[in-house]
Amino acid sequence: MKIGELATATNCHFETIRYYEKVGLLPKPERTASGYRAYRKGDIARVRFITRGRALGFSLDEIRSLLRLSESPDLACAEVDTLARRHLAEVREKLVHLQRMEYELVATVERCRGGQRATCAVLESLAHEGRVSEAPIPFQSHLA
Amino acid sequence: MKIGELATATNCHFETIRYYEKVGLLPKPERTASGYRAYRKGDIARVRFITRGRALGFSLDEIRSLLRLSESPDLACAEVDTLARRHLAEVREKLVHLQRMEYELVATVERCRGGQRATCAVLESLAHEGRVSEAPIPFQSHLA
DNA sequence: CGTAAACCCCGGAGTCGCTACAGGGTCAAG
DNA sequence: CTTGACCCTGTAGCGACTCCGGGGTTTACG
Repeated sequence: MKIGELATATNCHFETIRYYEKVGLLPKPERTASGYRAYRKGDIARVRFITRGRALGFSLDEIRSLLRLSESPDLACAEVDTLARRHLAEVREKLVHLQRMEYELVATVERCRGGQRATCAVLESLAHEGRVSEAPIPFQSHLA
Repeated sequence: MKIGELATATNCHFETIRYYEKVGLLPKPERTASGYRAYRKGDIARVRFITRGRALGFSLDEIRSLLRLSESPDLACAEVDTLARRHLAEVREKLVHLQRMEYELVATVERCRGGQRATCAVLESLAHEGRVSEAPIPFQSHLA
């Protein structure tokens, strides 16, 4: 299996697969005589493991740990559980923050519903109002 | 006012202020004889405008637009409104996605509550289950 | 057999919004 | 006179990709 096939099989961009190899999430595959990467079936599962982890919001570092744990013979379920719960807590924090942002945005935008007026409610709010929130600011995902 | 004072007045890291200047969100201030940045009172408002915009999740590009609009004499309220509503829609998309992530994580972690078992529910889920989500993956903020 | 399209290789740069650092200059207090 | 707090510039790093340039290979078709 060449990289393109693996990419379509896993629905993961082929450059992302190369990236995962570079950062050590995927083992370096065999090469054909002409230097092409030659993957085997098992690699599909590994890539899927990673993409599912990403879809659940785990960082690549966390996924690295999960992969290691998943390969450990003495199945360290407790560690996996801890990792997943910690991650869940982070997700919930972000949820709270986003909800607050949504609330504030709605409040601001609603005040504009009347149409034209001398001073724009949104700009007003940005310019003059008290602190909106002390919470951390999330990145804008270029994937969003 | 020197940069440190502006930083404390706005609760914005002084390196961030320099960054905002570099990317053109803040005008280049006057300089003292020794080359120190000399800000005036109005700059406090501008930095606050930016930090409030960030707290509401606007990108720096969006804030650039908002700043321009806020300075336009013919107060383009409609454009501001459009921008804010589009942003609100994005925030809501992210909310939905995060909620889905939370749901899936809870479902996975809950299955582990029983304690040790031969196969870990979390790893199982990553390894074998159907697609988790096709939604975009948000960055992990280093601020979070 | 020739050639064009589709695939693959590599390394490096760009994205966003900062933050941190190295290596220096300036200024006020003790 | 020295210490420390502040300021300057420019550059590199973060995370997780994505894209690009400049090539080599393989496959399908005429």
